[in-house]
Amino acid sequence: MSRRTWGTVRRLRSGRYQARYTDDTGRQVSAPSTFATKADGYRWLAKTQTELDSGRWIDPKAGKEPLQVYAEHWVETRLVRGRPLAPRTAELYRAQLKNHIVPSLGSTPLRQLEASSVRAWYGKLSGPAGPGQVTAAKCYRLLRAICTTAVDDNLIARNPCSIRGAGQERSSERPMFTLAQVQALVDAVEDRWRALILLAAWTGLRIGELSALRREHLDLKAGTVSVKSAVIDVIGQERSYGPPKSAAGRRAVAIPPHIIGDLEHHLATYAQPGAHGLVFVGPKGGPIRRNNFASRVWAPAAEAAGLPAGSHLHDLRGWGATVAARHGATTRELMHRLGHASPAAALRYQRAEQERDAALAAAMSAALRHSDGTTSA
DNA sequence: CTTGCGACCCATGAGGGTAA
DNA sequence: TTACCCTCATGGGTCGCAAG
Repeated sequence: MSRRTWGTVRRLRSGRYQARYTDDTGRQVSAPSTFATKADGYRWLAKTQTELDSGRWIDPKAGKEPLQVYAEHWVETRLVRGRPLAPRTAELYRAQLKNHIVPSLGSTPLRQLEASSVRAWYGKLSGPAGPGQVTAAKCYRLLRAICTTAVDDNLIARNPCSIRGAGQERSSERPMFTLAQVQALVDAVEDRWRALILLAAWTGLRIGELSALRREHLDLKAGTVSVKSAVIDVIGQERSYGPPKSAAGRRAVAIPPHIIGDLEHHLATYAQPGAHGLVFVGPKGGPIRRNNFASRVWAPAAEAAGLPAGSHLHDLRGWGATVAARHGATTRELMHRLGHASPAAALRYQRAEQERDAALAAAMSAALRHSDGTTSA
């Protein structure tokens, strides 16, 4: 047994043992409690040295506050690249804490937060009674981020959020429409909304872009629609028309010629007058409100057209992108058409199309094998 | 009473930036 | 490259108000 070089253990008058070491500022630090045996004291020293070496020394007095208190303080003081959280993000985090994290874990002191209790919490949240996998993943990531800070602050030794893949979102498969369904939809809506549905399907414009569209943005001779602005609906603020967030959002999209006639009819009948006039307005001339449009125009039309339950206007965008991919659009062309700054989304549509093509080829081969009838019974 | 509308809320979908 | 964190848009619901 070699002699210890780091820290000492001494016997106190009471007969118990005290472990101490000198920290790098020269201050002598004692163990939070005494030990019954000398060996226990040395064990504590060894553990503490390991933790110090790996930068994970935990102040035994720290981490006693409930998770709720720490988490709320975290949201208030969190800095991202030197700046506080954006208002919307802070609001979202507070809602996630209040609704999904605090009810189960809020009263647990930070240092008592175990991986097992996090697992149990996440299991319930992502289960059938929970709000859904995507929300569960978001809440898990928030909790993990908070705990990462706590580890950095030496309040806890390890991050109890250690579930592999729990933070990854698996967004549900969106329904894919057939051409017949899209046509049925166009026929199902009132005449006033026909052009909007057509434009959404065949150009892939977002609802916010469509509702901000003005006459001057539609060039029916050239067959293009220019996306210059979008409606920004922020809770607690006036609705405003602003430029799309990214430069890629501003774009001119070619309109398939077969819907030009419908657009001409629409402009002549429903759009506000003047170059600045909004193209799509409600029966009383007001701009489109997303919520009302979804529940009062889209929902009944989607049902009448026999679209799968849970279909959204936004799915038309995916349909338009897939059709474009099917007709040979390059990644760059798809990005432009959809107003994406990164190729990731465009690649998804192309991949989906390739998979569909491969599945079709496989089905044809299978059908051929079957009709041969030569395989053994 | 019904209908249209707007404010607000929570849930979900999509994408950017970046450190590992 | 990719996982992670952050940001913001859309979806869909409730509620209250006011006009018809």
